[in-house]
Amino acid sequence: MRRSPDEVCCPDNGSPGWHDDRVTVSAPGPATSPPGEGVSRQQLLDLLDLDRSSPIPLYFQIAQHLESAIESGALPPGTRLDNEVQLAESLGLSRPTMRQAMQYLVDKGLIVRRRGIGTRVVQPKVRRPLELTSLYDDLKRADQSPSTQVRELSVGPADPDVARALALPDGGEVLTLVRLRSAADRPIAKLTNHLPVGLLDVTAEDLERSGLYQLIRGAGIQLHSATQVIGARTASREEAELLDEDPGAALLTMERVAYDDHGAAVEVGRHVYVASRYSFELTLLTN
Amino acid sequence: MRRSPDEVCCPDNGSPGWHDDRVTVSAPGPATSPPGEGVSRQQLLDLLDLDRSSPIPLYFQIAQHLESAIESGALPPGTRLDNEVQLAESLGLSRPTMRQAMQYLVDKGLIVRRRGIGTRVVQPKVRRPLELTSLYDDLKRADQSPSTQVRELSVGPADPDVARALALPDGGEVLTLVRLRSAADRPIAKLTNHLPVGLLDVTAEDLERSGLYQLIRGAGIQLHSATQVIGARTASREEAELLDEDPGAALLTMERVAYDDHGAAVEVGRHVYVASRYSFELTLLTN
DNA sequence: AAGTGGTCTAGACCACCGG
DNA sequence: CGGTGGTCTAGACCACTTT
Repeated sequence: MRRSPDEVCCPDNGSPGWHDDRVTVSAPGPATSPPGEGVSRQQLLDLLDLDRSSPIPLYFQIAQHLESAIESGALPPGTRLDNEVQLAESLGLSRPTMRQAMQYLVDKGLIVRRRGIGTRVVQPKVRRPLELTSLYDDLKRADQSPSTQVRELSVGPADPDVARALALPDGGEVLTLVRLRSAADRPIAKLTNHLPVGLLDVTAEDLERSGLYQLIRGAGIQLHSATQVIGARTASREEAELLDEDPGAALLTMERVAYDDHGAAVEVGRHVYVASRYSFELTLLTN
Repeated sequence: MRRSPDEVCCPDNGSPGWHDDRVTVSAPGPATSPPGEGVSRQQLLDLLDLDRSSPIPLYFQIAQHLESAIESGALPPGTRLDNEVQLAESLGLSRPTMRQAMQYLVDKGLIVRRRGIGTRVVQPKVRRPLELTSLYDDLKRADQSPSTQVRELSVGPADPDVARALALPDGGEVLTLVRLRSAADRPIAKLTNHLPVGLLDVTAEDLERSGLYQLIRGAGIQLHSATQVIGARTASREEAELLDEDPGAALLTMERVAYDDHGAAVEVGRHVYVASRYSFELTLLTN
């Protein structure tokens, strides 16, 4: 989905008389730029090779370029962006399209806009706006060499609680899977999931190779939302043994119900994490 | 900010030949509606008395009306909305404005739109898109009669960790406040916060009457984002005594750093919650 | 083929903020 | 005062889904 970033940016145009660190993405005016040389024009083309024939929307192309420019440090925090009218003109776009791109970045928390002031790149404290957390992806990103052991993969009648959460008749059949997730050769979580039967067709090998959510999306299921409850309790003797901890050790618990676009419950998860080796990190945007 | 909802809606227009439950917000066509009677027209006016002279944007007025109509059950889950062109025309608006209103509701998770299909009210599983959680507000909403006891309110040099989080010089001065939060006459959390000095001027009475975030916003500070880390551990003897639990009981921990629009750290919180009496609930939209 | 939302354009007026 | 983002308009073409 996401294309590899290969753009270079121009973090300083050296406009005389500005003690501000404004960044201009525009090509130089035709009056001062001799034809055939155009270094800045080339920078512009490198930066933003908009493809109007691409199925990727223009505003999204712009937003992605700016996003990777920000994350790569080419647009450091505090950098002031030109106003939308100038940027739109520079890129040969209408103002609403440019605006849509910038709004996308505002929603992602990457830039801040203030009326009468301007647009600035935000301090890089903000990270992931909390996607549907996949422990597997989290660990892989942290390079913790995660591994998964499938301990159960079965079909059977659901618990009353699970049936209710999935809006199934009492005793309806569900696919149950229990996985033990480890990182750096130590167990880190016991993951228990329930799905309505027939929704997903997976093998233990699939589950050991990729995260559950990746498989769900791969099956063409559009996830829409999820509610999570995060709590804590102490480990029972069995849990402690499984997770290589002492009985009474603190465990993080998460119960999650995920819904698709139609509002139908797709998945119930009941997970326990070793608190000494795992914690949830999340970033909120306070809009 | 939010105005009280007083609108009524028309959940069934009874179009013959439709087994679908489409909802029309539009006034009746002038051809079939005798003048002077206009029940549906009155419904429309009740539903959406757009005020073009109001400082509240039109799209926001629409979105709020629809939002309260959804939450009040006047637009039940699964209800199909008319397409944006018709809705815009019915309300005397341009399509982009109508679209902006609907996009707002999509971002809030209240409706789902699909190209070629239409727009439907989402199943009401989704709730708060996780604002900056205020335990105080949470409890008040749940009618748990919360109370706050201020146990410390002092100014002094910051811990190295806190100073780093707030981007202060080592040993810089911070306002430290420690609160014990109870609900239903039992302690539920110990809240420790650190703020740069001079940012906020509060008394113990203020803190026992309202939540910290309310006070911060009241001081004109624009919160932008926050990062939280949620973990768990077992209670020490002192903590157990303070929180009316047994030593070794499971505690939920949260560390939070909040930032303002300029990216400056505004507040650090280090809180512990009694796991047997509190858990975090949050809703994610998977966009 | 008809209906839907997704995208894009080229303007306009306004509220807010700084100097 | 000039510059900024916030809002709004009245069109247009397209991609997608269903009939």
